Amino acid sequence: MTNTRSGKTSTRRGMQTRAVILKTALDMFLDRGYEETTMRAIAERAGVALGNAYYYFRSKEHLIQAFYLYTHQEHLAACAEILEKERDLKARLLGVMRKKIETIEPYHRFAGVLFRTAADPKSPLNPFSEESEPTRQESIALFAQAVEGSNARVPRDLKGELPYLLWLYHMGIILFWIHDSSPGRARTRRVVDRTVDILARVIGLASNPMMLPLRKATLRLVAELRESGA
Amino acid sequence: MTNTRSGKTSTRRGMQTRAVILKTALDMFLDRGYEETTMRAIAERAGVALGNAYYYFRSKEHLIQAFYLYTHQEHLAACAEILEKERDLKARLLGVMRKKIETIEPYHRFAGVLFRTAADPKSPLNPFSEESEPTRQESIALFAQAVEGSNARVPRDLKGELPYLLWLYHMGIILFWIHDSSPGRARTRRVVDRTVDILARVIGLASNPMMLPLRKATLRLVAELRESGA
DNA sequence: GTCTATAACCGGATAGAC
DNA sequence: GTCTATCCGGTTATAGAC
Repeated sequence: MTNTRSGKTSTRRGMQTRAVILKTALDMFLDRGYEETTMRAIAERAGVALGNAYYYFRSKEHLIQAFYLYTHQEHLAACAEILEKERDLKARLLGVMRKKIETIEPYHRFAGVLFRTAADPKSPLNPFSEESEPTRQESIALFAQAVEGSNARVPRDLKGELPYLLWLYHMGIILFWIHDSSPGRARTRRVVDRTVDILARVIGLASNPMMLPLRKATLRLVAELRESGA
Repeated sequence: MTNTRSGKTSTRRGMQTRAVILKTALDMFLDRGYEETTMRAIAERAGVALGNAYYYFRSKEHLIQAFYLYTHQEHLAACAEILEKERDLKARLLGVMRKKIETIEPYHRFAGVLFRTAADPKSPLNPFSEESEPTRQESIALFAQAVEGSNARVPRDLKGELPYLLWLYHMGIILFWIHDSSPGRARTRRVVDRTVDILARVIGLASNPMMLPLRKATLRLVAELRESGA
């Protein structure tokens, strides 16, 4: 989802104005928080009229959408090295997850707002929405890469669904992170360490023939989840 | 948390007025939705001044708090029969979960708002908050009852944590339900059926000595989760 | 302590002229 | 594409009555 604008913005000047508004908004959000930053203040500091800000961004929340994309790109870059060097699945997952929470840490103070919008099924910003599809797919692709590039033995049927499952798992971690007020988000880090450990164990067990019914049941569930688009 | 009022309301007449405002508000929310119902309209229809509504309810959101308690009580009552008759753990869980989604179904149209506020870590309405502790404990107790009254063999160490884990699971289902726009919430029902099946299998496997390390790892995680109050 | 009435504030969102 | 003026509704303030 690279497109958060209301109308068609094709001219060079339009792009420029749009970019200025966005940068100003994100700066101010980081500086003083989301609620405390009014659209009027953003417009004023960006040197445009209030109505013009709304010309480019349908609502205040739409300004957030750019944030998702931004942190995702940062996360991608941060993961590149470990995904290239490390072959052990558990280590790869741990690396990806640690980088994730490091990447988003600076934005923790307005995490609440993020999730408030994310939880609203009517919001186009929610991670399950159609409008979020492209970003979601990119994010799932990252987990696919983490699985593919590893030397882990994963049953074929599970392997296909694993990236999606890991993405869901990572959304859960983010939910925890949002509610985590411990210093330096120490608790989230411990939870990541422990859950990745558990995931690695479960994936290891999944090949066991004894687990076949459970694995099949789980895959049926996943099919159901994906089909519903949620 | 039964108390959502701003000041002390001790007189009979005060209680009366409070109740009228609340009932009017919930009626109107159901009838035309949350966003569409203005505080001015609630006050007018309840026959009180706008200021008076704010005298009893600190904010519009506080009117929602009563809703949680209300549906929880309904759910409790709806579960009583099955919990009394049925002894099989899987059947008990399935019963409890099905009743849950039946109970909240009428409110699906403003579920988005509910969870928008509920997801905000700063909101006293969020299910992990200190202010929600009493309701949360009651809800966990229901799952404890479902486990205790069953004839399932559950390892002792897991048995203590299971109610909390099930409560977490049930929150996840509610999150899915919110995003579920399928007719009659058919998808949520299928997901409940499948997940309860999986849960029952996992609980069954948990006694297997082969699972000991995994079980221990999971219990350490749960301890971490609870300690952090989230 | 309970309640009314009225006015005002504030900030997100929109309309419509240029 | 950009502006100004305006709407709208949550929330607050005030002043006073039972």
